[in-house]
Amino acid sequence: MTADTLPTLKPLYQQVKEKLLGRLIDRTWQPGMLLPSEQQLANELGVSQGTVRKALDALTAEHLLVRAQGRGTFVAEFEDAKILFRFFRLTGDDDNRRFPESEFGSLRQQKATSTARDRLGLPAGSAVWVIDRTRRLKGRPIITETITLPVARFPGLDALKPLPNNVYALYASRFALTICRVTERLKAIAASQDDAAELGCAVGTPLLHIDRVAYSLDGTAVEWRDSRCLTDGLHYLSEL
Amino acid sequence: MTADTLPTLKPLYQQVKEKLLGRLIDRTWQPGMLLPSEQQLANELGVSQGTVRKALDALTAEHLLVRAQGRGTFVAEFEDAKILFRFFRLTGDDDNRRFPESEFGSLRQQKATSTARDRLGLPAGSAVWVIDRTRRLKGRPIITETITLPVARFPGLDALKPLPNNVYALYASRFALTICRVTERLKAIAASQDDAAELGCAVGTPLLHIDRVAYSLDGTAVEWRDSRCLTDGLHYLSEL
DNA sequence: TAGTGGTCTAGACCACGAC
DNA sequence: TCGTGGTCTAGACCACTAT
Repeated sequence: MTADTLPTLKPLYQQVKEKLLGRLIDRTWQPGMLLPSEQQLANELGVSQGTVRKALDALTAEHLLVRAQGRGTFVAEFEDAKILFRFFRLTGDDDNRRFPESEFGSLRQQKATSTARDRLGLPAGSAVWVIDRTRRLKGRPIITETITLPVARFPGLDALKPLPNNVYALYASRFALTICRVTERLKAIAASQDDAAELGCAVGTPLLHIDRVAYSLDGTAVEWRDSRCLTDGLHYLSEL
Repeated sequence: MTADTLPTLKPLYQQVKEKLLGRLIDRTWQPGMLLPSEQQLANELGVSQGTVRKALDALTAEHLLVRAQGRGTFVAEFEDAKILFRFFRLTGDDDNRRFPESEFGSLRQQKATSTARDRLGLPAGSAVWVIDRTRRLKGRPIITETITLPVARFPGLDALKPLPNNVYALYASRFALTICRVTERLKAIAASQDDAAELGCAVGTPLLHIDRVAYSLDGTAVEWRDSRCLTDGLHYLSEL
């Protein structure tokens, strides 16, 4: 008695998952909100509770939802320290994980460079915001970074100066952008004169160079970040 | 009618998972082998097929098993290029992923240094194998690395000289050790005189330093590896 | 006590691979 | 054709949270 069309398409639970993901993308369900119960969703979508559960479990595994027995299922938020550290891999050599304070440097608008267009998938002539800032641990500068954002996705960003330490929470709260995936390319480079001035080290000091692209829920690149880090007393932790 | 003791312990599917994991650890089921069908396992363990399935799915998610519709469930092997690249994160800047050839350098036995004991969780006075080798891409040296292994876990390793390129496959086939997890700590360092000689670069050249510990199925540290990499034209790819 | 997610079961049917 | 894993359902019971 199924109403399927001719070919068997995707599994039902995947269709359900995509439907629920759509409600996260279009902000029908916003961060922190309580979702309807499994049974309610099952009735609404005309599938069994087990199928809804499989979709919810998949979204939970991707850190987009948080489930709590006895309370319900919630849209994940970007506030918790644990979630922050998912995308921040620098750790003290004593394995104490500390989040460095940011010192806001500058924010300007300009035409995207060819590299920026490549990283963000932008057409020629696109405008971007460029943010420079330095991050310190116990007062000592350890990271100098340049963040590039498409103006089209971040209208009026300059009105929010100075930018807060946790920019991903800002993206979520002011621009309806949830960062769900990040790729980082790491190299060892020698400090340039600018790097050396920012970090208070000698020109030529080895720095860890992190070229990061962050993607939003809809799969598009949203932020390009170029970080240069001093790694004495620190390391980048990668778990495979 | 359950035979449970007083307190409710772990969920059934976790108990099943651990029981199956035990058969992987004690090599009752060896890499490449076909497991009994879900229904057979369910009957044998006295649980439902769904519970067995949940345990098998969990082990599959950890890359310990491979499932194939219509054929069955198999113990994962360490041969496929895809699996190799799971633990090898260096990539060309053109995003072409190539596996560098190894040039065997030396193998010697010695007392573990304090660092080696820390990384491998060994008691004072333990003996270790120390392997030095250089790895090349298109003939050009790009990595110089030192591998430290507990002699107790690798008896008679010196009889296998020269060691092959893919040592993890060797660990599995000759020493019944399956590497299932790896943690890497990355830093930028300046090339020492030794590094410079091995890599054909200038002293002080920035190198990516990778301090890696590899863990076997039973959760113990099995290999410590210290790699120093030239990263011009290459990068370390981290996906979060 | 009521409602939620978490676990476990039993069985039906589908898609795929080997024979 | 048969056996496998993959999907989907329906329902029971448990554990936790809030009230």
